[in-house]
Amino acid sequence: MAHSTVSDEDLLSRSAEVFRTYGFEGTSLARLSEATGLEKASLYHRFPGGKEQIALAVAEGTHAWLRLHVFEPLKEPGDPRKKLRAAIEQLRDCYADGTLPCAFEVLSLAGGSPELTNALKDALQAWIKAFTEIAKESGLPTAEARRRAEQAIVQIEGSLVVGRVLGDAKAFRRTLDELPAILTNE
Amino acid sequence: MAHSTVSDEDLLSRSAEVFRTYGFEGTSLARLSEATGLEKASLYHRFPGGKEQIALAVAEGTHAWLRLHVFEPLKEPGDPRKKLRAAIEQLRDCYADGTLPCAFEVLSLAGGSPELTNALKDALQAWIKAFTEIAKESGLPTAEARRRAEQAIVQIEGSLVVGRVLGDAKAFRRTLDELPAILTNE
DNA sequence: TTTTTGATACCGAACGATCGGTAAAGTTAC
DNA sequence: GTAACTTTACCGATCGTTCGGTATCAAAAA
Repeated sequence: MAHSTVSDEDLLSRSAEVFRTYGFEGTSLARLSEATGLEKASLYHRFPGGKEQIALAVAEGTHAWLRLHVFEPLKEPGDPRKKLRAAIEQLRDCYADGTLPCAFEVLSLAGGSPELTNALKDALQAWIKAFTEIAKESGLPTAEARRRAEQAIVQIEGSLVVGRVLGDAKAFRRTLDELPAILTNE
Repeated sequence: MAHSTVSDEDLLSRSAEVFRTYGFEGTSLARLSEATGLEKASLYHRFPGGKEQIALAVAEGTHAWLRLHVFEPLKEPGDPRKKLRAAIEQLRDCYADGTLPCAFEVLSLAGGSPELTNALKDALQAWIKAFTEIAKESGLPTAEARRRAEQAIVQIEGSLVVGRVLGDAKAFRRTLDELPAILTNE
């Protein structure tokens, strides 16, 4: 392997930040080039499919990140409430304490390929499933657990939007504070 | 090519649909031209400030629509629960039963002018205020009413995002169903 | 009533800039 | 040398925007 200026992980995480900040249509190869330090043509060497492939990789990378830092830890043996508290801190980081939009949101606006749409849907469904499982583990019946899981994610996404418009991450922080009550038996 | 004319209201509502569907960056003058029936140059006659001015007009138009169909009716004398039910049906229409993104969401992504950002913030604050007042009217203390108002809007925005990703408006419909319980004393 | 006129609204064509994308040459590591 | 990788240079298309000119219509002038 010869001379790779920037690692795959860095390349992907920096691209993700650009996409999440400017949206799919607002993300230009020039911006990606600036953010990653790679020339446009170099991006095409890494991602022959161009912008669409980068967006898809960002979506899959987001899924992988969630799997590693949220889904899997929630599955490990241990106190559900304790695991949930750890997962919440991971989410706080992921969204930069409510200041960075969600990839699911910005990449799901019209303009993306069907592949991208599917990747986002898969990842979000996996998220719902992970939250459903932890809610069941803490004693809630299946149907109710599922309802609460969706409710939790709805509230995360919504508070990110509201917080962005109001220029105040208070709503997001409150949502994170309420997550344990939503996902475990109150 | 024959002359084409369109009323200010139509012009604005069609532009709003384009912006809400494709986002600020994804909305091109070509798309606006196609959606409104006016040539690009004609759009500049109506909006000398170009795309930014159209987006600002869409934001202010959204605020005006909400004021007329939601905020003001909620202020009129009458049973709070009844007024709320009517407002909910207006919101269902506004979001095309959960299939059309929210203008606050798509216009608040990076790229808009400070003026636009302010207009969105003002409109959302007015929405929160209107929901707070109706919650107070139905017997909730001020602080709790405000909390519930924000919660209601967070849930609307979040369910729109989740529904868009999952390709299923179920979450949005459920949110509307839950709104009375959120905004009035359960 | 008919004609003239001026303001308003609209359009076709073009601007420079930037878009996503490509080909080929140059550089680095093995 | 060769393969992996990056870069310079470039492409056609589209971006937001501008401008000269045309259509429309109401009011004034005939």
